[in-house]
Amino acid sequence: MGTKIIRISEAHEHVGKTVTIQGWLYNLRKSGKIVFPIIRDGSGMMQCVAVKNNLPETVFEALKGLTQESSLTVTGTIRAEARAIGGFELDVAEAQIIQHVSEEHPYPITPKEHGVDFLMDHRHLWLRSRRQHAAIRVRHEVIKGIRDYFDSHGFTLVDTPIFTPAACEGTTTLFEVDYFGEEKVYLTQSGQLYNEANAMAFGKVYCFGPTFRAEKSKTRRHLTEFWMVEPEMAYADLEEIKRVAEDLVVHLVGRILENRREELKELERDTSKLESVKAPFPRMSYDDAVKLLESKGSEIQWGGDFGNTDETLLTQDFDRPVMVDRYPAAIKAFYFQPDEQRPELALGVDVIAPEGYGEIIGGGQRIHDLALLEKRLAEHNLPREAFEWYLDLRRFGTVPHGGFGMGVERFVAWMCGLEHVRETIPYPRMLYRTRP
RNA sequence: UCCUCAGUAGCUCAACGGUAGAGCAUUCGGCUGUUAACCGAAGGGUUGUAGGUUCGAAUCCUACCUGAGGAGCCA
Repeated sequence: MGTKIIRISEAHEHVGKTVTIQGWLYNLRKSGKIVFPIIRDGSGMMQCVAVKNNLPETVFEALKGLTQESSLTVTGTIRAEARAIGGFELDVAEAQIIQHVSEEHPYPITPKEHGVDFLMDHRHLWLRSRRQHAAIRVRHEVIKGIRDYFDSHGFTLVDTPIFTPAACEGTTTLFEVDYFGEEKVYLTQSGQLYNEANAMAFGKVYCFGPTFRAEKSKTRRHLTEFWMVEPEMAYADLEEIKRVAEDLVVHLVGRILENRREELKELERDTSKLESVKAPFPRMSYDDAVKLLESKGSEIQWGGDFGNTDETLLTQDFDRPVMVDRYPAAIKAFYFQPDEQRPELALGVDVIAPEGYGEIIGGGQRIHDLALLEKRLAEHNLPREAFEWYLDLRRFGTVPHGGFGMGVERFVAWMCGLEHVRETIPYPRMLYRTRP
């Protein structure tokens, strides 16, 4: 060949040049003696033009008979062309078919509409589609943004284990794993307890990885395997935790708007809904949130947790996320630091995204007093032996500390304006779906 | 786990008690600027499974299976 191989995303640098692209046939339009193969290569789409009279008969016939998603390389000259997708077009001089998808078993995902069940069964192929491609790239940007944010704010990445011996917040929602028949271990539902140990070692840490919840939830916001980033900070109080959570969200939204405009356009996201996400976020106490909900006709009573409709009601008058803090301790995990003035309240905070995307961040200040933590473990009927190492953190230089967890998929769903989190992760694991 | 809805061609749907259809995909033919191209033709069905009601069931009833939406719980 000898011509330069480029990716389609670089086409603008090669106008007037003869180059080769390596990809797959996205779609093909024919008009007698001219065909328009649209090729995708993972970086973008390129409309090619093949004219019968300018090409060897075999090349033209091979292109003309090409089936969707057949793999091929095409060599030709790049030209600016307003009529083509992406603004550039390639005049085909040569083409090599790598694999011709058979007519007997054509590519199942056609350029028309398909149902959720069918698409989910073909997730491994669905990822080639434009919207899915865009969503996964936004996910990549969110993950990179999270890493960059913490890395540049003095946090150290300290990984926490995925096999864990005990529950973080009770065992009912844990996946149990047989560990050589010797003992039972569980798939982690949070790295938080380890994070607290790590924060006492490094000051500011975060862990980032998959977490698992065996909740039989069947909604648009739930996966059984999802990714969560959890920062934890020594010497941090609730106000500092809220400040970091807000700063992170603002940073990420700004970054998506800056770097992923094309993807948001592909997803038909109303970006004005994201432009307004700036600090400060409205803050309210649980008490005030309950009052607000009552005034809006919710059935909620003080002491109960918010349902999905409550979360939507809470945020509907705001153009940015809402922070709710000081929840009743009774509905929160055992490790929450109580409010000094009102010990029945936990120093926890949830960040609720607008447009019905729900809770994207949950966190708070942890108990740092040994005696109080021992008391809470007993009240929650948790096996003391399993938490001895955790109690050590209160025996050896305990300090006020806290952090939060942010669910990546809910965040990405919000950024993309997607109906369901299943499209924000390449291979979603849900209540009744573990394949492909 | 509970509630609601839906399973008809490879896909998306129509027919709603009386001969199972369309678009896309596939095959064949036409077209030198198409934008989910268009035009013509062809092939493609045990209507999710098992029972029941009826002269007659895709359609009505029962159970089961599969999927979707929601509740609770959560990020």
